[in-house]
Amino acid sequence: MEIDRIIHEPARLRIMMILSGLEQADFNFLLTTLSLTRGNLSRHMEKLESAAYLKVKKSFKGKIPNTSYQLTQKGSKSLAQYWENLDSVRQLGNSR
Amino acid sequence: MEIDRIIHEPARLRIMMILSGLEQADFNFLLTTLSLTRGNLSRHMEKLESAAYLKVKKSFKGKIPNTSYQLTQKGSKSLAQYWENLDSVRQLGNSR
DNA sequence: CAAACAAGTTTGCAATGCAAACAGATAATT
DNA sequence: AATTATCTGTTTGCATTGCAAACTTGTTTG
Repeated sequence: MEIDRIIHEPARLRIMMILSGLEQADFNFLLTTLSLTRGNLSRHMEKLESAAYLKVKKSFKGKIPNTSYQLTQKGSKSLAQYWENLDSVRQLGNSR
Repeated sequence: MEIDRIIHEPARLRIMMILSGLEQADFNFLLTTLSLTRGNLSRHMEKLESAAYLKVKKSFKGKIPNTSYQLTQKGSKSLAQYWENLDSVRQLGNSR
């Protein structure tokens, strides 16, 4: 029932939501969509990856490296659970 | 359109939601309801107060001090705005 | 070949959440 | 009446972490 802080961080929450609707997205797409610095995006992705919420696919588009991300099943589940938990926090207001 | 980090912190979000449904609540009520340590609750309330999201009423119940909290209008508005913003983040998934 | 560009990663700092220590007052115990 | 425990909060110290800037590795352009 605890809020998952890995997901809860606003930038990462947006990342997770975008990935949940896109099957896969690469570094630059996320970068421009979210307007983060490259450094911060990198750190966030690293964190999500080390939680096994997404998997990374490194390849080359022509000669330039391309890093692409995809939600794992664990990531999807955790994201769904996150929203459930948040909804239940939202219900706390209905005690009046 | 940015997520308000003062509210976003899980403990404080719960506090705000409880207060939004109760007109007022005192320190011990929040303490037992949220199961935080007194120290942490104190810090969170201080933060919310310094953002003017709630106002503090210190009194005595008999001889023992009692600290009671109440959402301000600014607090209510910010909380409503917070949920709006979060809802719009939630919509990010619907790009597929 | 040197300078600019591209894609990420690593580093350093400032902010902050959390637990433990502290404070100040009242109530209970011996 | 002195010490011990309780109650209500506040302050302090540390470990984590988000963010910006610097760095790295490689590629393109003049």
